[in-house]
Amino acid sequence: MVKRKVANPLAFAVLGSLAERPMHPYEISTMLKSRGKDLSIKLNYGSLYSVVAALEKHGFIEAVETLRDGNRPERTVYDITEAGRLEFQDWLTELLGTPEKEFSQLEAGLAYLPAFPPDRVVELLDQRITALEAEIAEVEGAHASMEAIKFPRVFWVESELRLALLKTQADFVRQLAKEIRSDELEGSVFWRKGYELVETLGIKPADLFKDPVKYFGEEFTWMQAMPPEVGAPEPKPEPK
Amino acid sequence: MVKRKVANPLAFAVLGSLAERPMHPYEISTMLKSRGKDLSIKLNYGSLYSVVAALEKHGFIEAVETLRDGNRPERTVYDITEAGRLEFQDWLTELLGTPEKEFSQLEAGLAYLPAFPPDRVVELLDQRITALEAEIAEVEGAHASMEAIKFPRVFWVESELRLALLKTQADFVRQLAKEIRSDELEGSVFWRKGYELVETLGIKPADLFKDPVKYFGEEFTWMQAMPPEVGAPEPKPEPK
DNA sequence: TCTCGGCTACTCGAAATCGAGTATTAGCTT
DNA sequence: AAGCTAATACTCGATTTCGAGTAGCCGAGA
Repeated sequence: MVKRKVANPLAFAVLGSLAERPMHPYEISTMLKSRGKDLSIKLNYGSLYSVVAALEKHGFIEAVETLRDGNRPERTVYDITEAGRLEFQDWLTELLGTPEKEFSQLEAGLAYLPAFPPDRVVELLDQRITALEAEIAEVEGAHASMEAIKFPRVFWVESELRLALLKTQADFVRQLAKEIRSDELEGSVFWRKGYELVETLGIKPADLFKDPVKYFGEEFTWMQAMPPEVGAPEPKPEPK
Repeated sequence: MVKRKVANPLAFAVLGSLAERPMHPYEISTMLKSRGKDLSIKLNYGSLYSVVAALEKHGFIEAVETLRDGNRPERTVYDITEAGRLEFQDWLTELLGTPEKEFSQLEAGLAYLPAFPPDRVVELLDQRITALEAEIAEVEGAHASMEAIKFPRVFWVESELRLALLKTQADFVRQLAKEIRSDELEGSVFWRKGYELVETLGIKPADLFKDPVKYFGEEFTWMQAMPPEVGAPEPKPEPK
Protein backbone atom coordinates (compact mmCIF):
# COMPACT_ATOMS: atom_id res chain seq x y z
CA MET A 1 0.00 0.00 0.00
CA VAL A 2 2.88 2.28 0.81
CA LYS A 3 4.42 3.24 -2.47
CA ARG A 4 7.88 1.79 -2.41
CA LYS A 5 10.81 3.72 -3.77
CA VAL A 6 11.58 0.61 -5.82
CA ALA A 7 8.35 -1.20 -6.54
CA ASN A 8 9.37 -4.12 -8.78
CA PRO A 9 8.97 -7.44 -6.92
CA LEU A 10 12.36 -8.36 -8.28
CA ALA A 11 13.79 -5.74 -5.95
CA PHE A 12 12.27 -7.68 -3.08
CA ALA A 13 14.07 -10.80 -4.26
CA VAL A 14 17.32 -8.86 -4.59
CA LEU A 15 17.02 -7.62 -1.02
CA GLY A 16 16.17 -11.11 0.18
CA SER A 17 19.20 -12.54 -1.59
CA LEU A 18 21.62 -9.93 -0.36
CA ALA A 19 20.28 -10.34 3.18
CA GLU A 20 21.91 -13.75 3.04
CA ARG A 21 25.28 -12.72 1.69
CA PRO A 22 26.87 -10.14 -0.62
CA MET A 23 26.62 -10.98 -4.30
CA HIS A 24 26.88 -9.46 -7.75
CA PRO A 25 23.70 -9.08 -9.81
CA TYR A 26 24.31 -11.97 -12.15
CA GLU A 27 24.99 -14.23 -9.21
CA ILE A 28 21.66 -13.20 -7.71
CA SER A 29 19.96 -14.17 -10.93
CA THR A 30 21.55 -17.62 -11.03
CA MET A 31 20.76 -18.20 -7.38
CA LEU A 32 17.12 -17.26 -7.88
CA LYS A 33 16.96 -19.68 -10.76
CA SER A 34 18.67 -22.52 -8.96
CA ARG A 35 16.19 -22.21 -6.12
CA GLY A 36 13.25 -21.89 -8.45
CA LYS A 37 12.35 -18.49 -7.03
CA ASP A 38 12.12 -17.20 -10.56
CA LEU A 39 8.86 -19.12 -10.80
CA SER A 40 7.41 -16.93 -8.06
CA ILE A 41 9.06 -13.63 -8.93
CA LYS A 42 9.53 -12.45 -12.47
CA LEU A 43 13.21 -12.31 -13.30
CA ASN A 44 14.48 -10.45 -16.31
CA TYR A 45 17.98 -9.15 -16.87
CA GLY A 46 17.01 -5.71 -18.00
CA SER A 47 14.96 -5.20 -14.86
CA LEU A 48 17.56 -6.79 -12.62
CA TYR A 49 20.25 -4.25 -13.33
CA SER A 50 17.96 -1.23 -13.27
CA VAL A 51 16.43 -2.43 -10.03
CA VAL A 52 19.86 -2.91 -8.48
CA ALA A 53 20.81 0.61 -9.54
CA ALA A 54 17.60 1.99 -8.06
CA LEU A 55 18.13 0.12 -4.79
CA GLU A 56 21.62 1.54 -4.56
CA LYS A 57 20.41 5.03 -5.34
CA HIS A 58 17.96 4.83 -2.44
CA GLY A 59 20.53 3.45 -0.04
CA PHE A 60 19.01 -0.02 0.38
CA ILE A 61 22.12 -1.74 -0.92
CA GLU A 62 25.71 -0.64 -1.49
CA ALA A 63 28.59 -1.74 -3.69
CA VAL A 64 31.27 -3.42 -1.62
CA GLU A 65 33.79 -4.35 -4.29
CA THR A 66 34.37 -4.54 -7.99
CA LEU A 67 36.07 -7.60 -9.35
CA ARG A 68 37.67 -7.98 -12.70
CA ASP A 69 38.60 -11.37 -14.08
CA GLY A 70 40.79 -11.02 -17.08
CA ASN A 71 38.89 -9.17 -19.73
CA ARG A 72 35.45 -10.17 -18.56
CA PRO A 73 32.89 -7.55 -17.65
CA GLU A 74 33.26 -6.15 -14.19
CA ARG A 75 31.29 -7.75 -11.45
CA THR A 76 30.13 -5.32 -8.83
CA VAL A 77 29.38 -7.05 -5.56
CA TYR A 78 26.61 -5.51 -3.47
CA ASP A 79 25.65 -5.85 0.16
CA ILE A 80 22.42 -4.94 1.89
CA THR A 81 22.34 -1.91 4.22
CA GLU A 82 20.44 -1.53 7.47
CA ALA A 83 17.83 0.54 5.62
CA GLY A 84 17.60 -2.28 3.10
CA ARG A 85 16.95 -4.85 5.82
CA LEU A 86 14.13 -2.73 7.16
CA GLU A 87 12.71 -2.27 3.70
CA PHE A 88 12.83 -6.00 3.09
CA GLN A 89 11.05 -6.76 6.35
CA ASP A 90 8.45 -4.13 5.75
CA TRP A 91 7.87 -5.46 2.26
CA LEU A 92 7.58 -9.06 3.41
CA THR A 93 5.14 -7.94 6.08
CA GLU A 94 2.98 -6.39 3.42
CA LEU A 95 3.24 -9.29 0.98
CA LEU A 96 2.16 -11.79 3.60
CA GLY A 97 -0.33 -9.77 5.57
CA THR A 98 -2.14 -7.62 3.02
CA PRO A 99 -3.93 -9.01 -0.02
CA GLU A 100 -3.48 -6.81 -3.08
CA LYS A 101 -5.80 -6.64 -6.03
CA GLU A 102 -4.48 -8.76 -8.86
CA PHE A 103 -5.60 -9.24 -12.43
CA SER A 104 -5.43 -12.50 -14.31
CA GLN A 105 -5.49 -13.14 -18.03
CA LEU A 106 -8.35 -15.57 -17.77
CA GLU A 107 -10.44 -13.09 -15.83
CA ALA A 108 -9.92 -10.53 -18.59
CA GLY A 109 -10.97 -13.09 -21.17
CA LEU A 110 -14.04 -14.19 -19.25
CA ALA A 111 -15.11 -10.57 -18.98
CA TYR A 112 -15.66 -10.67 -22.75
CA LEU A 113 -17.00 -14.19 -22.99
CA PRO A 114 -20.17 -13.28 -24.92
CA ALA A 115 -18.01 -11.79 -27.66
CA PHE A 116 -17.54 -15.32 -29.03
CA PRO A 117 -20.23 -17.88 -29.83
CA PRO A 118 -20.73 -20.50 -27.11
CA ASP A 119 -19.26 -23.37 -29.10
CA ARG A 120 -16.08 -21.50 -29.83
CA VAL A 121 -15.74 -20.63 -26.16
CA VAL A 122 -16.15 -24.25 -25.11
CA GLU A 123 -13.51 -25.28 -27.59
CA LEU A 124 -11.07 -22.75 -26.18
CA LEU A 125 -11.84 -23.66 -22.60
CA ASP A 126 -11.13 -27.30 -23.42
CA GLN A 127 -7.83 -26.26 -24.86
CA ARG A 128 -7.00 -24.40 -21.68
CA ILE A 129 -7.92 -27.41 -19.57
CA THR A 130 -5.48 -29.58 -21.48
CA ALA A 131 -2.69 -27.07 -20.97
CA LEU A 132 -3.55 -26.66 -17.30
CA GLU A 133 -3.48 -30.39 -16.73
CA ALA A 134 0.00 -30.58 -18.20
CA GLU A 135 1.15 -27.74 -16.00
CA ILE A 136 -0.37 -29.32 -12.90
CA ALA A 137 1.34 -32.61 -13.67
CA GLU A 138 4.64 -30.83 -14.02
CA VAL A 139 4.32 -29.05 -10.68
CA GLU A 140 3.27 -32.27 -8.99
CA GLY A 141 6.29 -33.97 -10.46
CA ALA A 142 8.54 -31.28 -9.09
CA HIS A 143 6.95 -31.69 -5.67
CA ALA A 144 7.48 -35.42 -5.79
CA SER A 145 11.17 -35.03 -6.50
CA MET A 146 11.59 -32.46 -3.74
CA GLU A 147 9.92 -34.81 -1.34
CA ALA A 148 12.11 -37.64 -2.57
CA ILE A 149 15.24 -35.78 -1.55
CA LYS A 150 13.55 -34.72 1.73
CA PHE A 151 13.76 -31.10 0.90
CA PRO A 152 11.51 -29.55 3.60
CA ARG A 153 8.26 -28.01 2.52
CA VAL A 154 8.91 -24.69 4.30
CA PHE A 155 11.24 -23.93 1.43
CA TRP A 156 8.69 -24.46 -1.30
CA VAL A 157 5.28 -23.54 0.12
CA GLU A 158 4.94 -20.98 -2.65
CA SER A 159 4.84 -23.81 -5.14
CA GLU A 160 2.04 -25.47 -3.21
CA LEU A 161 0.04 -22.28 -3.45
CA ARG A 162 0.61 -22.16 -7.18
CA LEU A 163 -0.58 -25.74 -7.46
CA ALA A 164 -3.72 -25.05 -5.44
CA LEU A 165 -4.55 -22.06 -7.61
CA LEU A 166 -3.94 -24.00 -10.81
CA LYS A 167 -6.25 -26.75 -9.64
CA THR A 168 -8.97 -24.28 -8.75
CA GLN A 169 -8.65 -22.68 -12.13
CA ALA A 170 -8.86 -26.04 -13.88
CA ASP A 171 -11.93 -27.04 -11.88
CA PHE A 172 -13.57 -23.74 -12.58
CA VAL A 173 -12.94 -23.93 -16.30
CA ARG A 174 -14.15 -27.53 -16.46
CA GLN A 175 -17.33 -26.59 -14.65
CA LEU A 176 -17.88 -23.55 -16.83
CA ALA A 177 -17.41 -25.51 -20.04
CA LYS A 178 -19.88 -28.06 -18.79
CA GLU A 179 -22.47 -25.45 -17.93
CA ILE A 180 -22.14 -23.78 -21.31
CA ARG A 181 -22.49 -27.08 -23.14
CA SER A 182 -25.64 -27.93 -21.23
CA ASP A 183 -27.08 -24.40 -21.29
CA GLU A 184 -27.17 -24.49 -17.51
CA LEU A 185 -25.35 -21.18 -17.37
CA GLU A 186 -27.99 -18.49 -17.02
CA GLY A 187 -28.09 -16.30 -20.05
CA SER A 188 -26.57 -18.86 -22.33
CA VAL A 189 -29.84 -19.60 -24.12
CA PHE A 190 -29.99 -15.96 -25.05
CA TRP A 191 -26.31 -16.02 -25.93
CA ARG A 192 -26.59 -19.08 -28.16
CA LYS A 193 -29.76 -17.88 -29.83
CA GLY A 194 -28.23 -14.49 -30.44
CA TYR A 195 -25.36 -15.99 -32.38
CA GLU A 196 -27.73 -18.17 -34.37
CA LEU A 197 -29.68 -15.08 -35.37
CA VAL A 198 -26.49 -13.31 -36.31
CA GLU A 199 -25.52 -16.18 -38.54
CA THR A 200 -28.87 -17.01 -40.08
CA LEU A 201 -30.22 -13.51 -40.51
CA GLY A 202 -26.91 -11.88 -41.20
CA ILE A 203 -27.53 -9.03 -38.77
CA LYS A 204 -24.90 -7.44 -36.60
CA PRO A 205 -24.50 -8.49 -32.96
CA ALA A 206 -24.93 -4.89 -31.82
CA ASP A 207 -28.42 -4.74 -33.36
CA LEU A 208 -29.64 -7.49 -31.07
CA PHE A 209 -29.14 -5.20 -28.13
CA LYS A 210 -31.15 -2.43 -29.69
CA ASP A 211 -34.43 -4.31 -29.81
CA PRO A 212 -34.07 -7.55 -27.86
CA VAL A 213 -37.80 -8.10 -27.49
CA LYS A 214 -38.19 -8.20 -31.25
CA TYR A 215 -35.60 -10.94 -31.58
CA PHE A 216 -36.04 -12.84 -28.36
CA GLY A 217 -39.55 -12.22 -27.16
CA GLU A 218 -41.00 -10.76 -23.99
CA GLU A 219 -38.90 -12.96 -21.80
CA PHE A 220 -35.92 -10.77 -22.51
CA THR A 221 -37.43 -7.40 -21.75
CA TRP A 222 -34.83 -6.91 -19.03
CA MET A 223 -32.23 -6.62 -21.76
CA GLN A 224 -33.30 -3.13 -22.70
CA ALA A 225 -32.49 -1.73 -19.32
CA MET A 226 -29.57 -3.85 -18.43
CA PRO A 227 -26.63 -4.81 -20.51
CA PRO A 228 -24.72 -3.22 -22.00
CA GLU A 229 -25.56 -0.34 -19.67
CA VAL A 230 -25.51 -2.38 -16.49
CA GLY A 231 -26.27 -0.58 -13.30
CA ALA A 232 -26.48 2.85 -14.82
CA PRO A 233 -29.14 3.03 -17.50
CA GLU A 234 -29.40 6.45 -19.11
CA PRO A 235 -32.51 7.81 -17.34
CA LYS A 236 -31.83 7.17 -13.69
CA PRO A 237 -28.64 5.83 -12.16
CA GLU A 238 -29.39 2.79 -10.03
CA PRO A 239 -27.96 2.45 -6.57
CA LYS A 240 -25.35 -0.24 -6.46
CA MET B 1 2.42 -15.74 -26.82
CA VAL B 2 2.49 -13.64 -29.93
CA LYS B 3 3.84 -10.29 -28.95
CA ARG B 4 1.04 -7.86 -29.53
CA LYS B 5 1.71 -4.46 -31.01
CA VAL B 6 -0.23 -3.08 -28.03
CA ALA B 7 0.17 -5.42 -25.11
CA ASN B 8 -1.64 -3.72 -22.23
CA PRO B 9 -4.80 -5.68 -21.31
CA LEU B 10 -6.58 -2.36 -21.22
CA ALA B 11 -6.16 -2.26 -24.98
CA PHE B 12 -8.14 -5.48 -25.13
CA ALA B 13 -10.95 -3.84 -23.17
CA VAL B 14 -10.83 -0.82 -25.45
CA LEU B 15 -11.19 -3.03 -28.52
CA GLY B 16 -14.00 -4.96 -26.86
CA SER B 17 -15.82 -1.75 -26.02
CA LEU B 18 -15.45 -0.20 -29.44
CA ALA B 19 -16.60 -3.45 -31.04
CA GLU B 20 -19.97 -2.62 -29.55
CA ARG B 21 -20.22 0.98 -30.64
CA PRO B 22 -18.00 4.02 -31.29
CA MET B 23 -17.01 5.93 -28.16
CA HIS B 24 -14.54 8.47 -26.86
CA PRO B 25 -11.89 7.30 -24.37
CA TYR B 26 -13.45 8.74 -21.27
CA GLU B 27 -16.76 7.13 -22.17
CA ILE B 28 -14.99 3.80 -22.47
CA SER B 29 -13.61 4.26 -18.99
CA THR B 30 -17.02 5.04 -17.47
CA MET B 31 -18.59 2.12 -19.28
CA LEU B 32 -15.94 -0.27 -18.02
CA LYS B 33 -16.57 0.98 -14.52
CA SER B 34 -20.33 0.80 -14.71
CA ARG B 35 -20.09 -2.80 -15.83
CA GLY B 36 -17.48 -3.64 -13.25
CA LYS B 37 -14.98 -4.70 -15.92
CA ASP B 38 -12.42 -2.53 -14.19
CA LEU B 39 -12.29 -5.22 -11.52
CA SER B 40 -11.01 -7.67 -14.13
CA ILE B 41 -8.86 -5.36 -16.22
CA LYS B 42 -6.70 -2.66 -14.73
CA LEU B 43 -7.98 0.75 -15.75
CA ASN B 44 -5.89 3.85 -15.37
CA TYR B 45 -6.31 7.12 -17.21
CA GLY B 46 -2.70 7.58 -18.15
CA SER B 47 -2.64 4.16 -19.74
CA LEU B 48 -6.03 4.58 -21.36
CA TYR B 49 -5.03 7.49 -23.52
CA SER B 50 -1.64 6.14 -24.47
CA VAL B 51 -3.16 2.78 -25.31
CA VAL B 52 -5.81 4.43 -27.48
CA ALA B 53 -3.08 6.36 -29.29
CA ALA B 54 -1.10 3.18 -29.82
CA LEU B 55 -4.14 1.32 -31.12
CA GLU B 56 -4.80 4.11 -33.57
CA LYS B 57 -1.19 4.17 -34.69
CA HIS B 58 -1.37 0.48 -35.52
CA GLY B 59 -4.66 0.79 -37.35
CA PHE B 60 -6.80 -1.16 -34.91
CA ILE B 61 -9.08 1.79 -34.25
CA GLU B 62 -9.71 5.10 -35.99
CA ALA B 63 -11.02 8.51 -35.00
CA VAL B 64 -14.46 9.09 -36.48
CA GLU B 65 -15.28 12.54 -35.13
CA THR B 66 -14.16 15.19 -32.72
CA LEU B 67 -16.76 16.89 -30.62
CA ARG B 68 -16.43 20.11 -28.75
CA ASP B 69 -18.91 21.17 -26.09
CA GLY B 70 -18.43 24.76 -25.17
CA ASN B 71 -14.97 25.20 -23.80
CA ARG B 72 -14.59 21.64 -22.57
CA PRO B 73 -11.75 19.46 -23.73
CA GLU B 74 -12.30 17.85 -27.08
CA ARG B 75 -13.75 14.41 -27.16
CA THR B 76 -12.41 12.28 -29.95
CA VAL B 77 -14.75 9.44 -30.82
CA TYR B 78 -13.10 6.25 -32.05
CA ASP B 79 -14.41 3.24 -33.92
CA ILE B 80 -12.86 -0.18 -34.33
CA THR B 81 -11.43 -1.19 -37.72
CA GLU B 82 -11.55 -4.58 -39.39
CA ALA B 83 -7.95 -5.19 -38.32
CA GLY B 84 -9.00 -4.26 -34.79
CA ARG B 85 -11.82 -6.81 -34.82
CA LEU B 86 -9.37 -9.50 -35.86
CA GLU B 87 -6.90 -8.43 -33.20
CA PHE B 88 -9.64 -8.54 -30.57
CA GLN B 89 -10.72 -12.02 -31.61
CA ASP B 90 -7.18 -13.27 -31.72
CA TRP B 91 -6.52 -11.81 -28.31
CA LEU B 92 -9.67 -13.29 -26.78
CA THR B 93 -8.73 -16.64 -28.28
CA GLU B 94 -5.41 -16.47 -26.52
CA LEU B 95 -6.78 -15.24 -23.21
CA LEU B 96 -9.30 -18.05 -23.03
CA GLY B 97 -7.35 -20.87 -24.59
CA THR B 98 -3.79 -20.41 -23.42
CA PRO B 99 -2.77 -20.18 -19.76
CA GLU B 100 -0.02 -17.63 -19.20
CA LYS B 101 2.43 -17.62 -16.33
CA GLU B 102 1.30 -15.21 -13.66
CA PHE B 103 2.92 -13.98 -10.49
CA SER B 104 1.06 -13.21 -7.30
CA GLN B 105 2.13 -11.11 -4.35
CA LEU B 106 1.48 -13.86 -1.89
CA GLU B 107 3.61 -16.28 -3.85
CA ALA B 108 6.49 -13.82 -3.74
CA GLY B 109 6.05 -13.46 0.01
CA LEU B 110 5.86 -17.18 0.61
CA ALA B 111 9.09 -17.63 -1.32
CA TYR B 112 10.81 -15.80 1.53
CA LEU B 113 8.78 -17.23 4.38
CA PRO B 114 11.79 -18.39 6.43
CA ALA B 115 13.06 -14.83 6.51
CA PHE B 116 10.65 -14.17 9.38
CA PRO B 117 10.25 -16.17 12.59
CA PRO B 118 7.32 -18.62 12.52
CA ASP B 119 5.20 -16.70 15.03
CA ARG B 120 5.48 -13.49 13.10
CA VAL B 121 4.48 -15.30 9.92
CA VAL B 122 1.41 -16.83 11.57
CA GLU B 123 0.38 -13.42 12.80
CA LEU B 124 0.62 -11.97 9.31
CA LEU B 125 -1.21 -14.90 7.75
CA ASP B 126 -4.03 -14.40 10.23
CA GLN B 127 -4.18 -10.79 9.23
CA ARG B 128 -4.44 -11.79 5.59
CA ILE B 129 -7.21 -14.25 6.35
CA THR B 130 -9.28 -11.52 7.96
CA ALA B 131 -8.84 -9.28 4.95
CA LEU B 132 -9.63 -12.12 2.56
CA GLU B 133 -12.81 -12.97 4.40
CA ALA B 134 -13.99 -9.40 4.09
CA GLU B 135 -13.23 -9.41 0.39
CA ILE B 136 -15.01 -12.70 -0.13
CA ALA B 137 -18.07 -11.41 1.68
CA GLU B 138 -18.08 -8.36 -0.53
CA VAL B 139 -17.93 -10.35 -3.74
CA GLU B 140 -20.64 -12.69 -2.51
CA GLY B 141 -22.78 -9.69 -1.71
CA ALA B 142 -22.31 -8.36 -5.23
CA HIS B 143 -23.30 -11.75 -6.65
CA ALA B 144 -26.42 -11.84 -4.52
CA SER B 145 -27.57 -8.48 -5.80
CA MET B 146 -26.89 -9.43 -9.40
CA GLU B 147 -28.92 -12.56 -8.91
CA ALA B 148 -31.65 -10.54 -7.26
CA ILE B 149 -32.12 -8.45 -10.39
CA LYS B 150 -31.84 -11.61 -12.55
CA PHE B 151 -28.77 -10.36 -14.30
CA PRO B 152 -27.60 -13.51 -16.12
CA ARG B 153 -24.40 -15.14 -14.98
CA VAL B 154 -22.86 -15.21 -18.46
CA PHE B 155 -22.19 -11.53 -17.93
CA TRP B 156 -20.29 -11.95 -14.71
CA VAL B 157 -18.52 -15.32 -14.81
CA GLU B 158 -15.23 -13.51 -14.35
CA SER B 159 -16.38 -12.51 -10.90
CA GLU B 160 -17.15 -16.11 -10.05
CA LEU B 161 -13.61 -17.04 -11.01
CA ARG B 162 -12.26 -14.32 -8.77
CA LEU B 163 -14.36 -15.62 -5.92
CA ALA B 164 -13.18 -19.18 -6.43
CA LEU B 165 -9.56 -18.06 -6.43
CA LEU B 166 -10.03 -15.93 -3.32
CA LYS B 167 -11.57 -18.87 -1.50
CA THR B 168 -8.73 -21.15 -2.50
CA GLN B 169 -6.23 -18.61 -1.30
CA ALA B 170 -8.05 -18.23 2.02
CA ASP B 171 -8.20 -21.99 2.52
CA PHE B 172 -4.56 -22.33 1.67
CA VAL B 173 -3.48 -19.62 4.06
CA ARG B 174 -5.64 -21.02 6.85
CA GLN B 175 -4.15 -24.46 6.36
CA LEU B 176 -0.63 -23.10 6.21
CA ALA B 177 -1.06 -21.09 9.40
CA LYS B 178 -2.40 -24.16 11.10
CA GLU B 179 0.52 -26.31 9.98
CA ILE B 180 3.05 -23.76 11.15
CA ARG B 181 1.39 -23.42 14.54
CA SER B 182 1.44 -27.18 15.03
CA ASP B 183 4.90 -27.72 13.51
CA GLU B 184 3.30 -30.08 11.02
CA LEU B 185 4.98 -28.24 8.18
CA GLU B 186 8.17 -30.09 7.40
CA GLY B 187 11.19 -28.00 8.18
CA SER B 188 9.41 -25.81 10.67
CA VAL B 189 11.11 -27.40 13.66
CA PHE B 190 14.40 -26.39 12.12
CA TRP B 191 12.98 -23.00 11.27
CA ARG B 192 11.65 -22.36 14.77
CA LYS B 193 14.76 -23.61 16.46
CA GLY B 194 16.92 -21.52 14.19
CA TYR B 195 15.19 -18.35 15.26
CA GLU B 196 15.42 -19.32 18.89
CA LEU B 197 19.14 -19.76 18.49
CA VAL B 198 19.39 -16.43 16.76
CA GLU B 199 17.61 -14.76 19.63
CA THR B 200 19.21 -16.59 22.56
CA LEU B 201 22.75 -16.82 21.23
CA GLY B 202 22.69 -13.56 19.39
CA ILE B 203 24.22 -15.01 16.24
CA LYS B 204 23.27 -14.02 12.72
CA PRO B 205 20.77 -16.08 10.72
CA ALA B 206 23.28 -16.51 7.92
CA ASP B 207 25.71 -18.27 10.26
CA LEU B 208 23.24 -21.06 10.88
CA PHE B 209 23.55 -22.07 7.27
CA LYS B 210 27.31 -22.22 7.42
CA ASP B 211 27.49 -24.99 9.96
CA PRO B 212 24.03 -26.45 10.48
CA VAL B 213 25.25 -29.66 12.04
CA LYS B 214 26.91 -27.71 14.81
CA TYR B 215 23.68 -25.96 15.71
CA PHE B 216 21.09 -28.58 14.86
CA GLY B 217 22.79 -31.94 15.04
CA GLU B 218 23.34 -34.73 12.57
CA GLU B 219 19.72 -34.79 11.54
CA PHE B 220 20.27 -31.69 9.50
CA THR B 221 23.30 -32.75 7.55
CA TRP B 222 21.31 -32.32 4.35
CA MET B 223 21.38 -28.58 4.96
CA GLN B 224 25.00 -28.26 3.93
CA ALA B 225 24.36 -29.49 0.45
CA MET B 226 20.93 -28.13 -0.09
CA PRO B 227 19.54 -24.80 0.79
CA PRO B 228 20.34 -22.14 0.11
CA GLU B 229 22.11 -23.73 -2.84
CA VAL B 230 19.35 -26.08 -3.88
CA GLY B 231 20.86 -28.19 -6.58
CA ALA B 232 18.16 -28.55 -9.18
CA PRO B 233 15.02 -30.11 -7.77
CA GLU B 234 13.31 -29.34 -11.03
CA PRO B 235 15.31 -30.81 -13.90
CA LYS B 236 13.24 -28.82 -16.33
CA PRO B 237 11.87 -30.98 -19.09
CA GLU B 238 12.43 -29.36 -22.44
CA PRO B 239 9.30 -30.06 -24.49
CA LYS B 240 9.29 -27.38 -27.18
C1' DT C 1 -25.63 35.29 -5.77
C1' DC C 2 -21.63 32.99 -4.53
C1' DT C 3 -18.95 29.19 -3.84
C1' DC C 4 -17.56 24.64 -3.24
C1' DG C 5 -17.05 20.07 -4.27
C1' DG C 6 -17.56 16.67 -7.64
C1' DC C 7 -17.74 15.25 -12.39
C1' DT C 8 -15.85 15.44 -17.07
C1' DA C 9 -12.10 14.78 -20.12
C1' DC C 10 -7.95 14.68 -20.75
C1' DT C 11 -2.23 15.94 -20.51
C1' DC C 12 2.45 15.36 -19.03
C1' DG C 13 6.84 13.69 -17.92
C1' DA C 14 9.58 10.95 -14.85
C1' DA C 15 10.45 6.38 -14.06
C1' DA C 16 10.04 1.57 -15.05
C1' DT C 17 10.15 -2.29 -18.19
C1' DC C 18 11.89 -5.57 -21.24
C1' DG C 19 13.89 -8.21 -24.89
C1' DA C 20 17.47 -8.37 -27.74
C1' DG C 21 22.13 -7.57 -28.32
C1' DT C 22 27.27 -7.78 -27.05
C1' DA C 23 31.66 -9.34 -25.73
C1' DT C 24 34.52 -12.57 -23.35
C1' DT C 25 36.02 -17.04 -21.92
C1' DA C 26 35.81 -22.14 -20.78
C1' DG C 27 35.27 -26.53 -22.23
C1' DC C 28 34.35 -29.75 -25.62
C1' DT C 29 34.68 -32.07 -29.99
C1' DT C 30 36.57 -33.07 -34.55
C1' DA D 1 44.45 -26.59 -33.66
C1' DA D 2 40.35 -24.83 -35.09
C1' DG D 3 35.67 -24.42 -34.46
C1' DC D 4 31.50 -24.55 -31.75
C1' DT D 5 28.46 -24.12 -28.07
C1' DA D 6 27.20 -22.72 -23.62
C1' DA D 7 27.80 -19.87 -19.91
C1' DT D 8 29.05 -15.40 -17.98
C1' DA D 9 27.95 -10.72 -17.06
C1' DC D 10 26.11 -7.20 -18.36
C1' DT D 11 24.22 -2.78 -21.73
C1' DC D 12 20.97 -0.23 -24.42
C1' DG D 13 17.18 2.35 -25.75
C1' DA D 14 12.55 2.19 -27.47
C1' DT D 15 8.31 1.78 -25.50
C1' DT D 16 5.14 1.57 -21.60
C1' DT D 17 3.26 2.74 -17.49
C1' DC D 18 1.26 5.53 -14.15
C1' DG D 19 -0.01 8.97 -10.84
C1' DA D 20 -0.66 13.51 -10.28
C1' DG D 21 -2.11 17.60 -12.27
C1' DT D 22 -5.35 20.79 -14.88
C1' DA D 23 -9.20 23.19 -16.31
C1' DG D 24 -13.93 23.89 -17.50
C1' DC D 25 -18.76 22.76 -16.24
C1' DC D 26 -22.82 21.73 -13.14
C1' DG D 27 -25.81 21.64 -9.36
C1' DA D 28 -26.73 22.17 -4.35
C1' DG D 29 -26.71 24.67 -0.51
C1' DA D 30 -25.67 29.05 2.30
